[in-house]
Amino acid sequence: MRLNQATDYAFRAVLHLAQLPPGEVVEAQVIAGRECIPIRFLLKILRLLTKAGIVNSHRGVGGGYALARSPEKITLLDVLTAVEGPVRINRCLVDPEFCSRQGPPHCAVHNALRAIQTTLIQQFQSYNFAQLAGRTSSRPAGEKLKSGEPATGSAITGPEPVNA
Amino acid sequence: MRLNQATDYAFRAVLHLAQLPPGEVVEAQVIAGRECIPIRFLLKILRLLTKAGIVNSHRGVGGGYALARSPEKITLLDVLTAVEGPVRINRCLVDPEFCSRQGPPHCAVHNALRAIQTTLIQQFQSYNFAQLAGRTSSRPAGEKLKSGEPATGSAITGPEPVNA
DNA sequence: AGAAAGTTCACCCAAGCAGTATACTTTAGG
DNA sequence: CCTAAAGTATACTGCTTGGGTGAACTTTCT
Repeated sequence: MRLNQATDYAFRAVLHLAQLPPGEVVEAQVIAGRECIPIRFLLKILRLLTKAGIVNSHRGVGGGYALARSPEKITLLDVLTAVEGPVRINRCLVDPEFCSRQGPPHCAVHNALRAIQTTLIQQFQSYNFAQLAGRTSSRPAGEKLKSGEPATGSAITGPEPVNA
Repeated sequence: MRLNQATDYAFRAVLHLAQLPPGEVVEAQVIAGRECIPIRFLLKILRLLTKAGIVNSHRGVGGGYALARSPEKITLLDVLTAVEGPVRINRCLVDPEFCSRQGPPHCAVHNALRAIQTTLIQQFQSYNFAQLAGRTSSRPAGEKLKSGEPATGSAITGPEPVNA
């Protein structure tokens, strides 16, 4: 139930690019150095992001990487699926082959898991990198937002850790 | 980003017990047979559930397993953490050792992940096995609930799959 | 031409997942 | 009290994934 290290690195690499002036190209070396990511591994991750159309790569001497579109059009979900593939909480949900309960169309547990997965995905989708790049750390706390708040952003605010 | 097979089996084993008359003891063999779970593997999982106080085991000839408390007091989260340990979406969130961004108290990405993890946990907590055992499959669809709805149940309803 | 960037492909080691094996303890019943 | 039917304990195995490295290549600027 956890996302892997490459995804975490990818988040921070994209965040790094999002904090730069738009269109700015920066070498992988610089990102690796500033974010403490092993360079070879970062390059591998950046290739995934390139293939997914999230960043553009520039080869040759003054080369490097830049965001392929504006940060508010890039969500955590975009980066997550670029690195790990589609989110699936349970293999059963996507591949009925694996479900040992063939009887009912889907058992109660799987309906629940499907619902959980759906909101999880929506959550990842609700964060974009313009938001994240905005305030470097802890949100202003006074943050009031009309509970309709559409379009680009507005994640459910869940500030304090709940357990463990 | 997925939960493992043992957890899925555990969910269905507990659901099986929840669908029986309260206090009924049933052998692992039977659960394994009906839910198509490899018996040895199921026994291993049942030991985890026993240690966590979710089921009680009865040894000897007429032995078997039964729920240790009433089904509405057992949530998906209980079973999940019994099998997999505490939910942590990102090792960074729990073990600052691993965070390469020591600079700010926590970077924007991690604040977002923390919030996502919190709602994820709440989601798993919002399903109990009395609910799940009740309607075998698809919820009644007309399901209206006051958006305050406390205590035992009431998950956020997220009916249709969102992508992939 | 050559240095500085990214690309490709292939490899490696460790950990976790899914499941199995063996030997044991407890309990009911004859 | 012996035995069979249940669960318990510990350890092992094969496989996949995660996390990362190596070496040789291509592109581009100067």
